[in-house]
Amino acid sequence: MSTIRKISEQTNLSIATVSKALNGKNGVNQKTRDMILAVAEELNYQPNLNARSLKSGRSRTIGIITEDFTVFNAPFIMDSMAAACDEAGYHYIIGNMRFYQRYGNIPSDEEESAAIVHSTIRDMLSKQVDGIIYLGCHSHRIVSLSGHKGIKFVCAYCISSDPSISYVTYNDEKAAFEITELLIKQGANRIGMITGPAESVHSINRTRGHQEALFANGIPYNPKLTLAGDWERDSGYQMGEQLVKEGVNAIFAHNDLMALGVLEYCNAHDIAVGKDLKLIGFDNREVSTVCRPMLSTVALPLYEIGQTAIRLMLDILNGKAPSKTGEISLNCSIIERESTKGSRQ
Amino acid sequence: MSTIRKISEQTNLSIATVSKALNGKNGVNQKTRDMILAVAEELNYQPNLNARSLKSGRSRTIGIITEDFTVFNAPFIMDSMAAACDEAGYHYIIGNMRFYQRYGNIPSDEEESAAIVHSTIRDMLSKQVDGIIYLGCHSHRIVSLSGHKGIKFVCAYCISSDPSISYVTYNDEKAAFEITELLIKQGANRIGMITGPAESVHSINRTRGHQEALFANGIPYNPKLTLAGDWERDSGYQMGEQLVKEGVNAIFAHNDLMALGVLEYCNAHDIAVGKDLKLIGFDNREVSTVCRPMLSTVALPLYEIGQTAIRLMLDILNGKAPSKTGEISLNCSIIERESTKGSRQ
DNA sequence: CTGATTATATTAAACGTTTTCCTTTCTGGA
DNA sequence: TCCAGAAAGGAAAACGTTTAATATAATCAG
Repeated sequence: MSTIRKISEQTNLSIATVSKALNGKNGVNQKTRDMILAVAEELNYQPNLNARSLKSGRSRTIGIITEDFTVFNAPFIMDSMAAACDEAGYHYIIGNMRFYQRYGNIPSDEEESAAIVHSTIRDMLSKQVDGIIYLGCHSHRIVSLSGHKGIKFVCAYCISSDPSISYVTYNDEKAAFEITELLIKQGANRIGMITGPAESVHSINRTRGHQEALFANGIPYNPKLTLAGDWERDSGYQMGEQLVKEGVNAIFAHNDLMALGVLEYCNAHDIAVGKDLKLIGFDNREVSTVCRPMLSTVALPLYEIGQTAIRLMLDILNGKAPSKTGEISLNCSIIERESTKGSRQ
Repeated sequence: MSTIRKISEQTNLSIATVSKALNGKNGVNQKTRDMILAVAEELNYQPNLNARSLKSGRSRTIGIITEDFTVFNAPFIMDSMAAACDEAGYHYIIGNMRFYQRYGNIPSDEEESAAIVHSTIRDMLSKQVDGIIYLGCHSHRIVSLSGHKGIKFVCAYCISSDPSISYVTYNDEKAAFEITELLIKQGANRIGMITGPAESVHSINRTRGHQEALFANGIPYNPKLTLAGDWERDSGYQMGEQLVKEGVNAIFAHNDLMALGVLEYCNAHDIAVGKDLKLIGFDNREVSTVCRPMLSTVALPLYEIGQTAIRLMLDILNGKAPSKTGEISLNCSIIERESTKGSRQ
């Protein structure tokens, strides 16, 4: 690996001059600069980022901590973060806590997960990142480690429960509101809802948006038409059956997998989804384009979340951060397909 | 951030002694060692990995270059690589070329993609990685950059066309052979096949395995029953229709999406998949568990590929590499579901 | 042809480690 | 009590940069 010193020897110039030329600083003649760059090119020089970071105290690197690479939305957010870093001339390091691969979910032992988060953060700091983005659903894990020590944090994809930490997430409530209004506009007046587990923040917010839309349209909220699933398809199937027996003419499932369960129940029982029953999911998972009728759903602003989180972090790193903590909630977009249009029937 | 120097001051010991204590080297009294460790703990010391790497010349870091984070199998392989690194006390850095996000595929311009690969490798080298793993389907992009410069390469998920580069991939041919035998055992004697594009290495190998199995079972290969799709569902639908009209009683689609297309055609035309027509896909994508009847398919050894690639790299880094280039081809596993069992009919 | 100014180049210290080599302090056998 | 040898600790150089402070060379107005 060729170093700045080799260039210096080759050109008979001092290391300092070479460094300045390479970094585009002034104080070096254009002619010599060109020469230096040519030699650098010839020697296939690339700077040792470790040395640079060591000396300058800044690594221009953002650490991204993920709960799990393999959670279905994570790669897309990671991707957009990577793109944003590239564009800004920053580097990124991704850490993987493997929560889902190891535990199937967040570790039930609070202390265990906190310890994992803690050691992951230590690891990032060892690598001299300038700031850390927590990417996942469970920001409360990180909170205890936040304020002290002056680490720059941003949460992405979740709300940070620590008021001193900025976050970028998406607006569940608004999406649920819009969905419900869409169903109402298409003539539904008896709308069932299948939520996730009661403790889920997402389900709580989506439920609120749903209720607000009902209220705004003069439809009384009937608690009987709201059932809790467990995010999995089978629960959708079961709850779908119950709701159908309650005589609903539309169902809003809090994710696509449960919506698919509903769809399956309907298909097996000659209920024309899209016509007799409007159905909408959440997440825009691949399966929603693959089932028949195709599922209407809500697409999360994954790309925007990644981009915004990085930009927020860059602002913080460059001292341009908003005086108050950034609380950014991006809009989802509704994707209408056959299950609310009924075009196939 | 506390440094080794702070510990040295706090303990009135030299930097050298502290370093030795921290790294478990001998030449330091147990009592002082304990004291040093206690102070380190108290100061929340974590070593500056950049400085360490700079001094020692080794970063204990493996660079992983992905064609795209969001390609459906990549996160799982990345995950298992991360796990293997963690276990070995190595770090990893993941680079994202964003081929699919940017181009929808590999850039058609060969030079363009080569340039991207090249600059990504340079970037990794700047970060002082000890070795680089190329994770993707298109190793030929990397070949030109390989031999010279003494960079340690391993290809994962693909065959390296450069004979000096070791690789870890999966055995398409064997999987196709086993699939075909499975179909034959279940009574199929007129087996259609839907391949990917003709130039795909995977399709070529799967086709070969298919043909070998036919031959081994005394069934003549009928070229009319092999059609090329484009990996997408719609092509599966169309080719499925043609094959059905050719009177096949089994279809092997080279991926799940195309198999799904076949399934959809069959469902729309009252052909009982699983009974009248055996159908099997490839990839074990989520959709294969979600359609009805559920798709039999082939699961790739994603976890094993990641683990093996890291281990291979570690062997190379530690000089334990096999004298000849490692060419590792891991076995896939067949997942039998309703579309070949016919349990629903 | 000065002297002052500016442009260009160099010196040297520093970043936080690791590691070699050296010095000091112990230990224990004679 | 001495001395050899081992154990414990320290000094200093080095890794590849960046960056102040400084020196040198070029330019130019008077």
